Amino acid sequence: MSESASKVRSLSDEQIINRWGFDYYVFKALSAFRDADYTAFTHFTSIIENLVVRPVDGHSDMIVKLRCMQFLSRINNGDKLDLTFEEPKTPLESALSVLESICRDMSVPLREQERVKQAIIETLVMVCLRGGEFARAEEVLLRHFSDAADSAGKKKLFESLIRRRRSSHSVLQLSSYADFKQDMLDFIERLYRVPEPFLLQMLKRSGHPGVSSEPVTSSSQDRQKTSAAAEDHGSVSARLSLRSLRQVYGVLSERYGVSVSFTQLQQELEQEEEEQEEEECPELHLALSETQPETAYAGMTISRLVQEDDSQLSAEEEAQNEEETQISEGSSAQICTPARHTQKHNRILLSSDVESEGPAASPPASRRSSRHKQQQKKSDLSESECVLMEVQCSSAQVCSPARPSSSSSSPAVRRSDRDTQRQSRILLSSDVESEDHAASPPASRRSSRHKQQQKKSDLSESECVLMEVQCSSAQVCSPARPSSSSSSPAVRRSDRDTQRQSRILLSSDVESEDHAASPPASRRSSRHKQQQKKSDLSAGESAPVSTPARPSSPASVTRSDRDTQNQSSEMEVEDGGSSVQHSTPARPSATDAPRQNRSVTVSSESEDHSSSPAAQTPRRRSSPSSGGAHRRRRARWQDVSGTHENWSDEESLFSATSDRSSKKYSRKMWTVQESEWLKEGVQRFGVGHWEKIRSAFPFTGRTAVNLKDRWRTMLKLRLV
DNA sequence: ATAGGGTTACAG
DNA sequence: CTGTAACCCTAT
Repeated sequence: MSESASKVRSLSDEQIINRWGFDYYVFKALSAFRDADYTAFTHFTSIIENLVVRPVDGHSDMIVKLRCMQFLSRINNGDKLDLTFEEPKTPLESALSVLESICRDMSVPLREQERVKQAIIETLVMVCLRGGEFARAEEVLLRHFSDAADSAGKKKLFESLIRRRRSSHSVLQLSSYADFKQDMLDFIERLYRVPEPFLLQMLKRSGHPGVSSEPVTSSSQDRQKTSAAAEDHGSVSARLSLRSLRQVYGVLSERYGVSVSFTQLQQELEQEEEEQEEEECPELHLALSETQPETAYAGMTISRLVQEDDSQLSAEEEAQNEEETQISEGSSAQICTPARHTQKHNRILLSSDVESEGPAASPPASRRSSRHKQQQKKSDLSESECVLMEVQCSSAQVCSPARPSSSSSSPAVRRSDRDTQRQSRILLSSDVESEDHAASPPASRRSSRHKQQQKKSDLSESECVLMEVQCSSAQVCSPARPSSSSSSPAVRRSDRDTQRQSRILLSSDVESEDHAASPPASRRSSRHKQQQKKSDLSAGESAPVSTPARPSSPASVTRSDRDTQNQSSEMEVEDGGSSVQHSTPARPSATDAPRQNRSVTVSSESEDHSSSPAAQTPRRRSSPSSGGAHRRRRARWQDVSGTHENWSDEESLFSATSDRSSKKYSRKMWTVQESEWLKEGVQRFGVGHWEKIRSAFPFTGRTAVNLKDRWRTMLKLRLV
């Protein structure tokens, strides 16, 4: 962590918008699952999967969502024994491990955990039996089946079926997989109620007909929405009433962890206005930004954050949240609280020239459950994003300059809400800033614009922690999981895709080759091609093509590859699996990229999105020997992006690979994050206690031996 | 389960 | 081809 301490993160427009998209598609995927439209579900998950490879604002609840999607996609494919999400495991076994993660990150009643687990195991056994895979059924039975009294009977029954090699039995007939799926969905929904996505809310608020407001959509609704979105959602600006603005603000503030209530903002604005009354433009600029602390992101993962913070958040925070919520919604009110959240230090700047109006009133809307709020909050904190809202009011308006929330609590605020303005325009834009450690006073740019000063509060370290995330986006994102994260999502994807593609697009050199190498790979490919190839070839039909070394335009290449993949993914449905799997094109996964920027290196923030992540990618690790921390980091993430093989992470969430035949191993470079965990683990448990360390951190795809080896390497490199 | 030496996959 | 991080294998 120390190393990363000075990073600051910024969000690009792409990250923010992708986040909106992510939320939307998760929502849609759940709706589809609920409607038993599993085809649509897989389509949505593919979208998500691909989206997550791009830079995404990784919010804490993103992890939760990813895990849910991951869980459901495994459940969805649980009856297909030939699919695999994680190497040797069947989809349902993978679901069990996701379940564990979920239980670790969220508080799930023990009973519920057991019940779900048992349901999965029983279903798995039945699936194996139905499929005639008795040996596997037996293995599952032995390994997982609980000996609880209530399941003893079933266990016996299954044992006898296995013994007699019977794949049909009334019990097997009785339980339908479809019911099981819905049961699992219920579990997920009980656990985590997905809030209505921001995009939908915007759509609704823009007055688009046909969009209903129930949080949980029905399929028909979905359709409508979708189309609606396509139709008129093009522009970002919408006309909104103050009330709407308030609502939107409520949503945004939650999402971005802004702790100041709308009312407060208004108030402050008013005050400010009083002080400075000069200009009269009917515009109100509201900019909210959180400054990130300059902490290290490196150290933790989101998941970890989630875990830790979550637990810590607890009551107090919750209470706070509640308060905020109320306030924001509230009608009258008093405000308070500003100070607490200080940590987050959101900066809010408002400049407006508008004047305020009378009190008004309407409750805004926060429709998220308090529970989610917390999570989001945390995450939010961690992120520094800025949302800039400009409101232009035709008539005068109110604006309150927001003051830094942190400190002072403002006395009661009086809210002046005026609905008056029916026509306010809200523009949202995110400002991306890079805040790297680099230094710059964060505020400068904005400040100039707005008179207010930003407050940068300092976040205490605690918050820093929050942010940490090295990857917040990255890992989280996508890969969602923090841990595994490291592996590069992209990579994996690519592997996967490759497979599909190989079938579909054999002709292209890219594909054929890719297994071997891919972008960065060109050189490598030539070198190692042979070796790799053999494995691949064996499986695959495509002949190895020569690999034209791809000119390197990584970015473009990558992209195209990706696209291709996507396309193919759809088709993929049918092909169970080509078995070719292979190496990965080393494209830096988007995921990684963002992460990199944020957490690690930060190369250029500004470009973060612009220059595609891919661009950075091609390079791989720096020489270990280089001592500079910076360098080291860089190397690391680069590594991350590079190779890989199986995934288990968030990224892989949805798609399964069907080939179980993976052959040689591919190296998965260690990420900074993982190394940090390892260091922390060694500190905590001591050298040699690899297994303990492994289980104490969200490592994925790492064995105790791997940790030990990595430690050895780190020692050698004097990284510790 | 861990330590330590050998092997493999890659970067350069 | 060389160097090396990551990984494998095996004795303990």
